[in-house]
Amino acid sequence: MEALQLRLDLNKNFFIRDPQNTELGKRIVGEGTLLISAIGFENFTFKKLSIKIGSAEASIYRYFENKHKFLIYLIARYWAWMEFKIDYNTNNIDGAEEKLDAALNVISHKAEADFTFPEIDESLLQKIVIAETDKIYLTKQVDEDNKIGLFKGYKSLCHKIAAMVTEINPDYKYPRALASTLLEASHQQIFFAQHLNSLTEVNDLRDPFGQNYGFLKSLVCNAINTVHE
Amino acid sequence: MEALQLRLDLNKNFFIRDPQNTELGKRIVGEGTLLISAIGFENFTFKKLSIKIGSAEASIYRYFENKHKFLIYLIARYWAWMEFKIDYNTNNIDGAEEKLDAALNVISHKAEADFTFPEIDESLLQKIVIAETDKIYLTKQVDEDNKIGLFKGYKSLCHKIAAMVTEINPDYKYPRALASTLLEASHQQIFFAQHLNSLTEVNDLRDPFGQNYGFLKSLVCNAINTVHE
DNA sequence: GGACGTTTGATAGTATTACTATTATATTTG
DNA sequence: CAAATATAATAGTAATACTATCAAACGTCC
Repeated sequence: MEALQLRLDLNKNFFIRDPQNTELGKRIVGEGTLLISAIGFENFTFKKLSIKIGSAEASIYRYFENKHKFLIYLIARYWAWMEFKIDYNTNNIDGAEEKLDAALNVISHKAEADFTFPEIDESLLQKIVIAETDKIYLTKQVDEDNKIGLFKGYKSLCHKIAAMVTEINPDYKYPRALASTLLEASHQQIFFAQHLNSLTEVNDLRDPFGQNYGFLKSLVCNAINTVHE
Repeated sequence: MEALQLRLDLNKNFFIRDPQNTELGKRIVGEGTLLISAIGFENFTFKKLSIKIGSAEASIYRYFENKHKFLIYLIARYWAWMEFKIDYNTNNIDGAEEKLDAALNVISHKAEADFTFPEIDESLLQKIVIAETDKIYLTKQVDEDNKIGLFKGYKSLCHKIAAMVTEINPDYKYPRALASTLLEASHQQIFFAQHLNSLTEVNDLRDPFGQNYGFLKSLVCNAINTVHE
């Protein structure tokens, strides 16, 4: 996948002005990703970011309504990227089992910066997702944010995986619950490995992403009763 | 389980002064639970709580260092309560499968206030857990908080469930990862049912807790009843 | 080259939050 | 009753999450 760029046409509700259209916008997104991954979302402020990029706080507010929407925006790009990679990697695959396996590989693997988004370091984006994704919906405004379509990308990805599950076993009763559990576990287990390691066998020092894949793979395969490997 | 009270001896690191020892302390905890479950943790402040209980903001600060530790404290009580209920319900059970099933029932069921903690409405505590648990560790201070033992209760519960899994199938490779995934899914699926319902088959209008149990049960049973590498 | 609209930078200001400090008044205990 | 302790009341601070204003810079259309 080289020099392949993805232009995301996100819903207007994510931002005030589309940051992909201007230099300043791209710097906000690129440096914002760096800053959040470095200091964490709670400590991140538009003021700090404006200093980092040598601009003004008010300028950032002309792109994003607030820092919560900014986080939702970044994470939406991550999940869109995941879905794009799954499509790309399953394009020429016929078997449903192999497709699901490819999808599992994509969501559980370490993300390497591949310039799909030229202004963003995708590996930092994954760091943000591991530590912060759940914060985008664990708020009092979930329902509002959901209504205006801010979680569409995540749902779409979840439905895609659920559809693969159903294709393999049409009788399985909980394809979406399984898919959302897999997606959540894919970052949770990595976080646990890094910070609360007694909650998982996934070990941060020994190929955590590979083990994560192993765990998720076994969960899915057994859940839907297919023969494994 | 009537009139059975549980006195929790929590690590001193949770608080400055043990709220279980004084009237004011109990009101802080009881009304704090109510307030957080009503307005959400982000909108919750010690100032608002002090007004609600007719006390002073500074008085609350004499019990809890900050609102983050307060949340950790409340949720620690919830998981301690869960573990207590599991012990209570598995006390006279011999079979490992039945024990695990009892544990699954406890963690996936709707919590009813049972006065185990006289000052807290446990059903509100569960509401808080569903919406806020992940916030207690998704912070930059996880490692510090972990070091001083603030997540011991959650780990202990996770290990208890993992031990049951291992008892049933000593060859299963990921007992802890499975247990933490189950614990996380137990509140996540309820949250999805309530706010992002396309992410799960669990339906908030049709016995969500029962369906949640069904999903988790099928996950576990399939995961551990199949031996494989 | 001048007029026009848009984007940005610089500065200022506000309400709220997350605390800390101080002192006076209750309340408990010895 | 005296001494110790807990609480209430008040004030204050630094940081945050914004909003508002205005002037400078820039592109572009004639």
